[in-house]
Amino acid sequence: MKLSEFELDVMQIFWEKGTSSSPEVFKCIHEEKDVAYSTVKTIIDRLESKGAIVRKRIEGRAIYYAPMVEKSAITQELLPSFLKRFFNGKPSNLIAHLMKDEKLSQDDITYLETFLAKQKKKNKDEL
Amino acid sequence: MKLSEFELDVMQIFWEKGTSSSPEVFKCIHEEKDVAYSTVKTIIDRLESKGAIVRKRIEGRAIYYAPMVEKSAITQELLPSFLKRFFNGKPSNLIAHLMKDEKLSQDDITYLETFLAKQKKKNKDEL
DNA sequence: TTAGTTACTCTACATTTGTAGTAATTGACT
DNA sequence: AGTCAATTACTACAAATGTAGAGTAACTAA
Repeated sequence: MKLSEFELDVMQIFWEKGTSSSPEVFKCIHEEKDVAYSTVKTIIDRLESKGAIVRKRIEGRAIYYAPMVEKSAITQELLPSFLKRFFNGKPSNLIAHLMKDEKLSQDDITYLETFLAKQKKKNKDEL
Repeated sequence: MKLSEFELDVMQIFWEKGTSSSPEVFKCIHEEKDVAYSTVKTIIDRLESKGAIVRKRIEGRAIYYAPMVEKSAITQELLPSFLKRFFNGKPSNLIAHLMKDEKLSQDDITYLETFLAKQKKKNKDEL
């Protein structure tokens, strides 16, 4: 499922907050970006026609939509091309880049060390 | 500098091969994707007007273009939003995801362990 | 029950993107 | 000099995207 930037921003809210109405989504978006209600509503309509969200229930005159595609599914679709484009398709290149550039807390480092150790063991076991 | 998908694909070639002519770029793209020469040329023209590439020299009637923006600059622009959208802005989340999902070779793991150790040391020194 | 407010639906439009045809130009070869 | 082939330049167009106004319907409070 191909989603535009703005559509992705709106999905972000559905993924975070779950089932929501257009006015609710608008409020969130509006805090970050100066955009009209009808603009947001248009995006929501497009997400609906793409099947990314569905009408769940109605309260008053507000329609509540629930996300249909999972965030992980979209991640799964976009990560490979991102990886390919900017890191020669090699996860380790991206990981190295992140470890270099972004600040990792001590906790992060410990967490990742554990992860790496686990991975190492798994690799060994598979031989 | 905002570049479209296709523009990014073309830049990819400039980044890999350096200064190139449209026919050369076309040959590369055409191996992967069935698209007309003029389509590729249009993208090249757009990249030029965006300032992503510049005319470097002319050979025969072929114009050779050189990349003006660096891949790292574009990476720098796109990585944060990608991170924010799909991994709550936390590099460690993306790293964990990559370590889990993508297969890392033994070499990758060793490489990353070294990296992590270095990072750990740096963190300590900064205190 | 009526005015006010809220939310929806519909329509519209400029810009960007993917796609390509065609015409003009210029080198190259005889 | 004249023709062929390679390239460029120009133009076009449909679809997607970001943006929003206007009109309509429906709840809400007086």
